[in-house]
Amino acid sequence: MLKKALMTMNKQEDISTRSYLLPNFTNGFPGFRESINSTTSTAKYAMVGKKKVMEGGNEEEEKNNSSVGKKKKKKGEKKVKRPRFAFQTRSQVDILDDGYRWRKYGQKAVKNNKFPRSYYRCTHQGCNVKKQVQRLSKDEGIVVTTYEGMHTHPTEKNSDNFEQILSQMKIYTRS
DNA sequence: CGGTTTTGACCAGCGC
DNA sequence: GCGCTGGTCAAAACCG
Repeated sequence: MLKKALMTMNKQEDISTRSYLLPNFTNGFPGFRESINSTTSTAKYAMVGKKKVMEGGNEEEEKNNSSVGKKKKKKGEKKVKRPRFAFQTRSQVDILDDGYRWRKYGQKAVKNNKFPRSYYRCTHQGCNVKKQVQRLSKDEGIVVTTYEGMHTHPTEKNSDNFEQILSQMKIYTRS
């Protein structure tokens, strides 16, 4: 179902203003692994403070703001280079099945497009691959998918067609 | 019942 | 320094 998609990837301006081409993707990927260390990511879930949720008794909102750490997991500066690559597909559905399992963690409306952008994360433990999906307002049939990071685990399903296609389409990365 | 989606708030970067 | 914008969090709702 995804093979009919992703055959229209021209107009690279729409993906990103400063994006440049990567030679080949599946064969290459020289140093892409990059080990997005997951040591600090677990700590963020410990806190509960925050501030919303008043709904009546708001006496204890935001009990401890210390080290909220909700985002910006990086205490060091490890995340400087995160490989990301984007491509456009033409399909009716936003989520194209690439063989991995994704969990949606956000959705945001961006400025120029009237369609919101969706944020997904790979559900595999320790795999910090993210992707974001956005469909263009000018052309409703076009869906821009941006991957970020590399998977550290094999695919669950047999979707080797997808990698075939990936190898011969243009990949754009942005730094 | 457990995992996923929904959805508003929070936050950091950047531009002004 | 302030306000806008994009990215993330997390609690509740949702769904199998």
